[in-house]
Amino acid sequence: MAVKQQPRRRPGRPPASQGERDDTRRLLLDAAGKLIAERGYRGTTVNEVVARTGLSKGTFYWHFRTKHDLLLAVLEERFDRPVRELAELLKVAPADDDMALEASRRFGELVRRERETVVLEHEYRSLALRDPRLRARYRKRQAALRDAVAGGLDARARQLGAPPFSTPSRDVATAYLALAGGLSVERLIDPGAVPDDLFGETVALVYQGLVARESRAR
Amino acid sequence: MAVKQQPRRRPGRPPASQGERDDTRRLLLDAAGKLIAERGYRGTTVNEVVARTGLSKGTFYWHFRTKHDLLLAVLEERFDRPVRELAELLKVAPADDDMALEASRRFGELVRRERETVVLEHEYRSLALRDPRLRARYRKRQAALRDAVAGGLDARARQLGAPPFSTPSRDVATAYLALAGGLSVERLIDPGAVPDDLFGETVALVYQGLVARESRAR
DNA sequence: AAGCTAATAGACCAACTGGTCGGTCTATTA
DNA sequence: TAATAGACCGACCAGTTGGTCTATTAGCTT
Repeated sequence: MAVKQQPRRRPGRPPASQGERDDTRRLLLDAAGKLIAERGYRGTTVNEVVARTGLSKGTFYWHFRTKHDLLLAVLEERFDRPVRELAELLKVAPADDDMALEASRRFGELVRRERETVVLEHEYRSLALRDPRLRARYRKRQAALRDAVAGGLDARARQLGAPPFSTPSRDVATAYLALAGGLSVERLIDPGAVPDDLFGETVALVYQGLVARESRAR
Repeated sequence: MAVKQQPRRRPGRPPASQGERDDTRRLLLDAAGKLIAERGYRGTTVNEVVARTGLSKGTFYWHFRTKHDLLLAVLEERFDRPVRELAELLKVAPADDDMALEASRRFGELVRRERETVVLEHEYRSLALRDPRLRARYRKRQAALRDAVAGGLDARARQLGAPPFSTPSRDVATAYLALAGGLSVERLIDPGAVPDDLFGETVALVYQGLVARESRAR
């Protein structure tokens, strides 16, 4: 028996002023981000999240199916989405000086300043090491980022009239990203040990190394 | 009336000679290392540790005062002690080719092969980011390691008759360590993205960059 | 053989966990 | 204005957690 069509739209309360719903969700999301950065995902309890927002548990489970769902939402909005956007930006104008500068500036800021972001990124890796689905997610995002950076490198090389370097730009990009991740965490643990410009300095050194190697090969 | 003990299995003390006590401790320590790598410190329960060893909870708390104590013991024997030894080794003979090679080999192996070690190291950083005492501990160990590597670099430069580089060797060492840490984790998450020799390759590039910069300055 | 002590077992506990459920309140609309 | 649906509340639940406690015994003294 087919389901009878009921063309009749139910009365009642329509999407209660869209903004309100998003506000509550955002409240929970922000509190969760802060707490997960502070105590880790496992160390964060749903009770604490709602306590910090002043909302109730019922509300929490109205907006998120499970605690894990909340985690996914946090990762999506704090990392996956912004990185997608950044990668898109680099893809559009890889050789544009202003763009490259802008991207590198954003990135450097991320690495240098925002403690919460750095800690959450570290947590993301922790979880990715253990959960296959999160791993796939992280991998995909990282690949996009890496390719974007590599594209920027290639574009830059072409711009300078240089041939592609002997070391694949993708590998160089991988090293850059790993360095950025490593240094940012190290810097939070021991600020005195990691000078502000060490990332930029090292990147420059690698670049000069590439150039030197190239010119010697000729 | 509660059901009194009937399945009271064999409590009491199986042969406990000299080394036996250490054996039990080691058993617990190894199981804990494995589990913490698998599920993280918070995700690891005392019950699981004892279940994996076949021992009992009473035994666990005979050997360790708290769960946190166990963590400290694992970190000490898996990271702090070996790194102290490595640093000592480098301090004794910083310019010795064989030594440097040996140290770099050990290090590369650590980075490249042992999953459990890499994951635990990552976990160490996670905990250091949050707990001040662990942070101090990590910081101290890392400083020793960094200085040792820097010493090796300086010694190498002297050996080649080069002046000290413009970038402080300590900073170069910091970058090397961060790179190693970052790459090793990235490699576990996405093996295909990180070639075997990328660490060595990048280190070489940085070195060539240093040399190139130096010779240009003259 | 009796006593002592180090080492083990595992039942037990209070606190806390993620998640559920019945219910309330309110804006909207037939 | 009465019915409805969306958003929210918080007491409650079953299971888990780190940690405690007492019972038990093998080997060492004496």
